[in-house]
Amino acid sequence: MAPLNEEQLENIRNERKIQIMRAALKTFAENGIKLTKISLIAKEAGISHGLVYHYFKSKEEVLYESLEWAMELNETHEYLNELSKMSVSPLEKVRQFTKYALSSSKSENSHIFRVIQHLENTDGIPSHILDFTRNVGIMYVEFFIPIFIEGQEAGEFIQGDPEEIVGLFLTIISGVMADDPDFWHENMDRKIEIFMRMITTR
Amino acid sequence: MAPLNEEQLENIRNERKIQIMRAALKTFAENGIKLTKISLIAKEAGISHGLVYHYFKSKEEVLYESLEWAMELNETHEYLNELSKMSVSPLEKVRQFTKYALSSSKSENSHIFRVIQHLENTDGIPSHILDFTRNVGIMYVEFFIPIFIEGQEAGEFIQGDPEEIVGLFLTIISGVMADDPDFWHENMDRKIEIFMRMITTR
Amino acid sequence: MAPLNEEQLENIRNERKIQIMRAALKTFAENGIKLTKISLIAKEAGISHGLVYHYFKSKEEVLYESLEWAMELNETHEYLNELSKMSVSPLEKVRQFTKYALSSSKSENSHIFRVIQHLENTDGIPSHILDFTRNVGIMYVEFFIPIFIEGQEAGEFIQGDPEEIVGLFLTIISGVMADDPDFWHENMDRKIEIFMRMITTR
Amino acid sequence: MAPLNEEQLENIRNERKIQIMRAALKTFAENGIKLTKISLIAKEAGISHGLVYHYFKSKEEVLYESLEWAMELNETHEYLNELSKMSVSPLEKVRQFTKYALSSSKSENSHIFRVIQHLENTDGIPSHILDFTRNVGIMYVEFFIPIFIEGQEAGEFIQGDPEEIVGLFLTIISGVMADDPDFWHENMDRKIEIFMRMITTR
DNA sequence: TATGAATGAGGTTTCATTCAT
DNA sequence: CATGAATGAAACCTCATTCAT
Repeated sequence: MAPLNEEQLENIRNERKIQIMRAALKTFAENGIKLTKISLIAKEAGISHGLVYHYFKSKEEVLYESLEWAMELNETHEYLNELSKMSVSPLEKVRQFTKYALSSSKSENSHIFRVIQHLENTDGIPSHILDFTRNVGIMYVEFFIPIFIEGQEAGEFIQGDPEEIVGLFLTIISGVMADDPDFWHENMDRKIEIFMRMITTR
Repeated sequence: MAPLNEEQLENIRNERKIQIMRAALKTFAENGIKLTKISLIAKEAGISHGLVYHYFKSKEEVLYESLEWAMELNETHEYLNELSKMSVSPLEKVRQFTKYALSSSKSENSHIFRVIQHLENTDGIPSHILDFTRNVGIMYVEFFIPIFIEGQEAGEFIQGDPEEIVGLFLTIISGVMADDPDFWHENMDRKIEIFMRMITTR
Repeated sequence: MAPLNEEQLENIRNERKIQIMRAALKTFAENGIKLTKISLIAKEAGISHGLVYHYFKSKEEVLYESLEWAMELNETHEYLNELSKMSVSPLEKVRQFTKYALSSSKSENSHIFRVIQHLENTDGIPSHILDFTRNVGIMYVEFFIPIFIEGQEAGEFIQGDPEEIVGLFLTIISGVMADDPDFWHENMDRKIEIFMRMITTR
Repeated sequence: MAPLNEEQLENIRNERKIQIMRAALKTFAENGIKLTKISLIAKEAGISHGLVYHYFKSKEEVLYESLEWAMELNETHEYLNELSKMSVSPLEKVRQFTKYALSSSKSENSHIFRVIQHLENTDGIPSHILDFTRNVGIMYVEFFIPIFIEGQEAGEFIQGDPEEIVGLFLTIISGVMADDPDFWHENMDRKIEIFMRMITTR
């Protein structure tokens, strides 16, 4: 029988890699970097541990590629894009984002945030990975700074160094996302309203 | 030399246990449950790793006894006691507590919080321990509820279900404590002021 | 297209086997038995690793069949044949052979010697293979004995039991071949002259 | 009961390390670097594999320290020392050394030479180890150069670049040592006499 | 016939736990 | 009570071998 053609192989390969990366992100998010065993990732992906090494050189590479992949496809990017185009007030934009972040905090989408959170508390992570994730954080900060400035000018947000305020706000959100995700599902709107008071005037 | 009497031996034994538990809490707090090695605890305590097993049956038992011990003597209790007796406004009490919590987040005192945080993200913790730690949380909530009610009556705090608001506030604090402790040391007062806006009226 | 007939298929099959065996010998020679990975042989042969298992049952079988094949067609046989027919002195014959052996020690031709060398230092090789390779050694000894006797009669070679002297000479040559092959390329003629002094009269 | 005192511990530690290094050298010599499994070393030393890691950080460190240790205590050093002080002819010195080298080729003493031989044919050996072993080789060459020069002046040895001749001689000896050690035990004196002819005049 | 995806045994290394002293 | 030597289970990773296509 003829071997599979290049396209079919490419499909299998991609599917498998994604299958593994999805499982990896989930497992890294739940267990932290060091505690995630390759065997767990493999079990989560429904494959043998050996196959993980067919597609990735090492656990480290699984982590790194999974992060890259998740960043690329992370809906949050799209979401930020849409958000920046919406014709609503800066206040509303931030409120929407907060809701989005906290409501997704149990979904696949949030795994990457939790993994990044873990990364920062873990020793011995290669610097190229740390650089990568730090850039992600910086990207968020830079996305929100103009929105905050606009909000300050409109009198919606408190005064002060926008970078500092945005940093504080995102730090707290990410700290909270890593925490118990169920907490936020009950009465979410009310909770978010309280949360937002930190940065809103009025 | 006369042999030590029963009581003296018991004292020495207790001293040692405390020495180990103190070291254990610190190490568990910094590294998480699974990543904490007995040898690290022993080194932190300045003893041999073998000795740990004279006083505790297993790593798990070190963890549980350390938690129990820390809860019993946690200064935070004392601090809460003092706080409740202070003749300052509810707002000021909460501000003080917030500052205390965040500024201690690198001190011995905060270890227990971080360990509890770790516990909740770790599988296979026996339920009696989890119950135990959950009670800690409930205790805090119950401590602050009357203070919040008082503050609401004085018009200092926002209106709403006090239990819910206190829960939200403490959840965010604990999420934030598990995060990078250094973040809070810079400009702490300003950051706390922003943080407090969540619950204060204007 | 008409299907290939039985003979053509057999030819293709043989071509492939030879292609694999040639690659295997080289790889075994360079890396030793246990350290040679099937994937390396496959890469050297320019095929997929899976295909190796169509032609051979196991890595072991690749080794054995490769050895047998190489022995059958080893150019050295031809070379020895030519050598025996040359009308030069025994001394010159041995010198030529020595040069041939050492200069080929990086060529395909020498792979089999190096593999045999490896075999002798490897545990768990089935005895029929070991017998087989030992016979190779004996064959060489027997080839050279008459030449040495002739040389001794001509006063070119030192006196003594020819079998012992030939054994010694070949042992040293084979020990030396397994060593760094580059060493011999520099100043080869001078080195060989020194080497030959062992057995020549002055 | 009181713990062992420092001296007793030191004794145990040293004994164990030596026990492991002795086993390691033997195993490395017999199987090569890559093929030597820690479990084999442990079995040869009669201990558990875990204990090897109590005394050495890694397989690599076992190798390196074993080599260092073997070099330090290698009788060959002493032997060379004695040799240099003997009042015999250079020819006799070299003959003695040859005999010593070949007769020890199955003893513990020779393991180090075989290990070094393996090292040179193995990829991925850290350069500090290679440097170390190369220095060993250079040391031997430098030891023998003056003896050869003296021998040349006395007309005992063949003329030519002493460094080259010594290099050739030692290369052949080491190649031969790595080979079948039993071969040399029979009729050793006669074989050595033939071997020596390479470099002697007369 | 040919490919490479998939598996799992086996090797290295770490570390909780036991135990002789 | 105290030490650290010793063990072995379990994690990472490699690679011979099988198998669907």
